[in-house]
Amino acid sequence: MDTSKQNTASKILDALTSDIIQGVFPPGEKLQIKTLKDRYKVGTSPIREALSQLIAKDLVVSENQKGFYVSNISIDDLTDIYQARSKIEGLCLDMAIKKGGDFWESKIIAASHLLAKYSKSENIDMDEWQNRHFSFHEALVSGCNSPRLFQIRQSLYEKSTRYRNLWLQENVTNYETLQANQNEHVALMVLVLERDSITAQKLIEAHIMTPVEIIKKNLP
Amino acid sequence: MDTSKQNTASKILDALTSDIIQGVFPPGEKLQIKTLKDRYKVGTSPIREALSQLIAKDLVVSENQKGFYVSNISIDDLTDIYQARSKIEGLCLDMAIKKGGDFWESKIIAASHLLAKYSKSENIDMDEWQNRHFSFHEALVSGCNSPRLFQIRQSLYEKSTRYRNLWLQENVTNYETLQANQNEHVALMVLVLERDSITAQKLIEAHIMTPVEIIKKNLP
DNA sequence: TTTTTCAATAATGTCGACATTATTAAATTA
DNA sequence: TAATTTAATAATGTCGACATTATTGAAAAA
Repeated sequence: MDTSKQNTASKILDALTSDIIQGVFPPGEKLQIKTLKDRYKVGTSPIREALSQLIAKDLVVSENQKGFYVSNISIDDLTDIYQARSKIEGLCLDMAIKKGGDFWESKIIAASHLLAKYSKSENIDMDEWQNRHFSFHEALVSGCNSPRLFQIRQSLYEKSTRYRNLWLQENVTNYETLQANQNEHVALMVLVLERDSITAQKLIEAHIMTPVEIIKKNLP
Repeated sequence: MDTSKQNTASKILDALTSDIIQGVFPPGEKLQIKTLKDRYKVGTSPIREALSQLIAKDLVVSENQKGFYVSNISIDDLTDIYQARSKIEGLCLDMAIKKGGDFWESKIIAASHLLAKYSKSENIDMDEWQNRHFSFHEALVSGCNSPRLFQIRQSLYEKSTRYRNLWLQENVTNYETLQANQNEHVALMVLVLERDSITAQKLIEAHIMTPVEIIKKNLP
């Protein structure tokens, strides 16, 4: 996206979203208007507009006349988000298996190859692995063909990001975990190409729930 | 909710949401800042904050330096929203059937009674019928126990409102349609209480998709 | 007449000032 | 000392002014 065509409010939204997800502003932290104005060097309006949208994204909460705060994280919230994610992903996958054509299959095979190759390499860069991992899962559900469900999926993925960072480190550095994870990806691809919707759905739901236990241990 | 404790932006958000859903501002209409300021008698900031949140709700779209517009409606969008709704509702119902207890069962029976009684009455007020209908469906899924999925369900329901109004009139005035609709409600309750998750899920998905064809005919 | 240019107009988006409300700290009372 | 009231401080939320950008329409050129 060309940021030069964005207005200030949109740029601030992106910056704030990133800063919250990356933990620059940790959960529960007060987001003081003045502080944000100084940090991003802009006026009141764009800040408040961005915060308004972050409320809709559940990354920020506010109370009248008491200001804005970064949403809290909790084990309950973690579980709920991942549960919802796994169910939605299962739904999208089921629809994709029923609707997807040749082009969809080829996208999966291509993405799977990129992920498998990188997962076997010596020094794994977390960002690069995450990109390929993301692309693989996107390829799987890309045949689903429902803008709204995709949007919901995307939104839940974003919401899980603050938690996911607690898992990624372990998954990428621990050989056993990564290998088990990778085996599931291969199994998923096979099931999907065989159009075994029911088993694939079960597997992907379990696959997405896997990080939950690991994250729970690492939560403050 | 006590509106006196809301700030101006929140009040404007509620008013605008309602005005868009009720068709005061029809799909595609330009939402000029000045016009809105005059209409609601407030300054620029609350208007823009409300519009920001409406963008996140998909009720408004905007382009930089070109202003805000009410989102368009279309047959594709209608179908997608209802499809997503039916799948999510099925998901919630499935989870509710697996998790729900005695209290949940009793809520369903109570809500079903209220709806059945009113559906048989002579002069049906659309708002009242809609309230009871809404409560019944909410009771069905209330055992689901996932805040996020509920939020998604709620959000999709809101998004479908602009379309639903095109169906309600017909459903409430046409005896045949209402009767068929009511039969499905009873069947749903029976299946749910029997904990027949698979059949119940299929039925509720079909039940939610029913209005789509009727709405299609009435769409401009 | 049609197209292009350019000025006039209107709308958006941003800012800082101000009024309102909450929070803090000091002073008073029990 | 502890609790309560009151004053001082700080933050939020709203407004209208202003700069920037888009749109419109008239004038000039093809």
